[in-house]
Amino acid sequence: MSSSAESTTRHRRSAGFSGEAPSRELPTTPRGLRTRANLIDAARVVFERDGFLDARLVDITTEAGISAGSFYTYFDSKEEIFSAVQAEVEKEMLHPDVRAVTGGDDPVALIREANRAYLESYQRYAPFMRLMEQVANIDDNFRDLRRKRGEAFVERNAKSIKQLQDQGIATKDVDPVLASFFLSGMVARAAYSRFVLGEDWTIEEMVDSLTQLWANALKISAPST
Amino acid sequence: MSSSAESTTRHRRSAGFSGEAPSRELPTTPRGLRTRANLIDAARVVFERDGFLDARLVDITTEAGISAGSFYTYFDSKEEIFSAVQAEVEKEMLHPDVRAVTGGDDPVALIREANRAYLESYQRYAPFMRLMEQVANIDDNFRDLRRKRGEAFVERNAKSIKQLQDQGIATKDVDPVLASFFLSGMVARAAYSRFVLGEDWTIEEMVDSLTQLWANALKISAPST
Amino acid sequence: MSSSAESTTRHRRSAGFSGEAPSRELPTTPRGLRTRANLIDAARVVFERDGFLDARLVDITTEAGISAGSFYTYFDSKEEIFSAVQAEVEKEMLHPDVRAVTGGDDPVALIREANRAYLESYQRYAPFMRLMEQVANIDDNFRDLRRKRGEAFVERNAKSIKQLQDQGIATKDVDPVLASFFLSGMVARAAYSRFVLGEDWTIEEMVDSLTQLWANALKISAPST
Amino acid sequence: MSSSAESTTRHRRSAGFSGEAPSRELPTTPRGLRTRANLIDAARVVFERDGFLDARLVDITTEAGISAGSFYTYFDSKEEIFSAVQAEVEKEMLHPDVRAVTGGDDPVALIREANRAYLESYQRYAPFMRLMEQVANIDDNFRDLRRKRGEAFVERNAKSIKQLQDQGIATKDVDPVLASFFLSGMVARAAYSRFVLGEDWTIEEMVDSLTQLWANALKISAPST
DNA sequence: CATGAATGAGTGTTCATTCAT
DNA sequence: GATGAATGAACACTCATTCAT
Repeated sequence: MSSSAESTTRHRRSAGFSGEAPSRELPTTPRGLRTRANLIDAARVVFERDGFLDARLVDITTEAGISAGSFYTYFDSKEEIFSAVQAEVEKEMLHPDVRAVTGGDDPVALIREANRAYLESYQRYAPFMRLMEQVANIDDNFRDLRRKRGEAFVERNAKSIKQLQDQGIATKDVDPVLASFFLSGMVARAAYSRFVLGEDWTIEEMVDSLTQLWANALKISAPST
Repeated sequence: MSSSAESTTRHRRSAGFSGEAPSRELPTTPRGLRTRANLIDAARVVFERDGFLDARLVDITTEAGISAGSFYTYFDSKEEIFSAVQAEVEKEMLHPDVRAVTGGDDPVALIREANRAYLESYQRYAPFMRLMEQVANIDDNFRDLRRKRGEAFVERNAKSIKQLQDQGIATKDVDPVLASFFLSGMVARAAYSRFVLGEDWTIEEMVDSLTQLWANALKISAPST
Repeated sequence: MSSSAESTTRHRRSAGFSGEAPSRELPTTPRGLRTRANLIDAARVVFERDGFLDARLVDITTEAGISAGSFYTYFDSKEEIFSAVQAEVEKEMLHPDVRAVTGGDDPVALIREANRAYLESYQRYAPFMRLMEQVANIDDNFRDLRRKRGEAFVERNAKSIKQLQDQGIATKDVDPVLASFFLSGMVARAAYSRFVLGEDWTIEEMVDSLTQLWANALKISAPST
Repeated sequence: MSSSAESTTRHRRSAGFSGEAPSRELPTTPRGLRTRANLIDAARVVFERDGFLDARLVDITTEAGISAGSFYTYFDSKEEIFSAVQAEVEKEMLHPDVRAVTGGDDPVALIREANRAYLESYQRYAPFMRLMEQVANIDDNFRDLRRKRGEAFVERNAKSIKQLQDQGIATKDVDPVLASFFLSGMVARAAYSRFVLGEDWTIEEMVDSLTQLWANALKISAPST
């Protein structure tokens, strides 16, 4: 991210983050695929290092070891490759270690594990998360995209909360959807504060506190016998 | 904020947000003071409309009804006038309605009022808040500035929580500082989601839910006899 | 003089160094005269410190303790006040210590004293001389002005040489005018090298060498009995 | 050089003349090399015509037949291309006619040839020399660079003088290094006066006078049998 | 006369994007 | 396909000079 003391100029002339379509078929040759992959890796490095705005396409192509002009063989704009980076990282974030959250049926333990998993993931992807935060506040379309994605997560949590309520484990005095949204937001913001803003908490104390607050907020008790 | 489909150019060449200093004495003549004030008002309009990055100095001076060159009679850079705008808005945000939060000694009522006040203020200043969010994610120095300011708020809340704990009204199973931080963050993020991202909740349901969650999280009960 | 690492912009919009005329009558009131004098002093300070190009009128008026606009009550342009500075310094350079060069009738001693006087004067006015050198290489009219002035000096020296030649003291194998020009130039350049470029010679060794070279060049001998 | 009556604006924003480094690799393609060469040629034309300060990059690129932005493909600043011009001209100045100065062992003839060669070269490169003089008085770094280069020349001459002294051909009453410096300076200044300031001497009379003065100054006689 | 705010022409510089080779 | 040179729109910024008060 640019230290504010730097002196830079930023340009933007392209199409922006379009709502959906991959907008371009993948290259056919293995070589092309490899170059495209290199480009994405390079873009991630540069974006995470310089931020979206200060990242120059030239830096990305240089990092990828190709010429400036070749960029357009694979992507149409900075926004488009950013989307590709994002897709790539999100794929990576899900892939391997969605270890089935252990904990059996202790709901607090489940929440704890979910919180820990979230924080650890955030930590691992901190530069990327910071980047996402930046872009979301720069570009409206991207902001919407992100919001839409968040919804899924919130809804899943809402369902869990509803279940706990139905089971008599969680209080019914909160709306499950809003509670999910707000409590998830609390954790997300805590992660942002810790890993982007640099608050100095240990993950352990964060997990403890957040879990406690979350459990209290839902008044989670041992399931009624 | 720019729709991402637009085609714009962004410049940044100046010194960035310096930690503090007003960095330039005020003009002495009434005319100068008036022009400076116009400039700040104009800047606020343009910043809130176009975002920090897309705001051009010439738009600001035009909006203020002065020539481009005159900008530098009052400010050295876009960053500097942004700081002035920020100072101005923050002054405005505090001024009138620091209505002593009513509610007597009912702690939940107090929390409710605080939450409502926060949300209403956020709503009133939504374009500005959105702007702040953007700048904070663009400029490191500014991010730090903002974080420092947040601390005060969190600490105040932490003190209240501690008090409630000492009075036996709130649970002692959470650290008051972390709880304050995380719960404040929850509210802040809810406001952001509502007024910047555009979730469609009524303020009333937000206040209800957030207050309930907050109260639950602290296990606030009627004061012991 | 600007270190080349600085970043500046220079403007020039005025009339330049006009060949002659003082182009403006002096102020009538004592106060006006005083302000004008302050302005000239201030200009000298700023010019010598920053060079002609980097000197800003604002710096000059600030240094003089008056407002920017008042400058034009006294001068029409940067060039004009520069001319005034130049006139002032030249007046000063001549005034007090044109001590009749001692040395009786020993021509070498006379040359030595002239050289020493020149070097000492150059040293005393080194910042100004440096400034003159700069301006002369920037502005054609000024260059001519200066050349014209040099002529007088050269002619005087030429006359002396002619005299020595007529007295049989100096060789007749050199043209007195050219010899005067070239030898004077030699001394002038030596002074420039020493006091502007920073060669590290003592004045004493400079005087010795220059005098010796000068005397040799003219083959000055004891006057023929 | 600008007539002082003109109305111009001068900018300077870049890094200045850095001590040495070529600071940028040459383009690889023939086309690139050609454009770079065009740019240098164009810059020389514009610099020599307008002076360093009044030369605008856009004039240079126009003269070179390329767009303004392309300048930065090859150079970072006006200073940098100036250095390239300088290097180019200096290369050119040395190339063809380093004719071994004829004259056999007559030291005066040698000096005469050296003087003539210097003057003729100065004449051929008069616009460039004028330019050099201007830049040297504007930019400190460049001034130093130039001084350093002069040293080599002076030292070579000093060695010759020392030799003549050792052979009993030149007087020992002058320090060879200072004599070299001062006499070289005399010639250089004469050239400047003639070709930049416009004194109207023929080269022939200059050579005659300068050589005579130089020889006299060193009291050069026929080598002691 | 003094003040100091206002003016505005003028140019360097960036970099996403295009295109001839 | 790849290359890398060329393009050109876009803005910040300076400061001599003017002028209303």
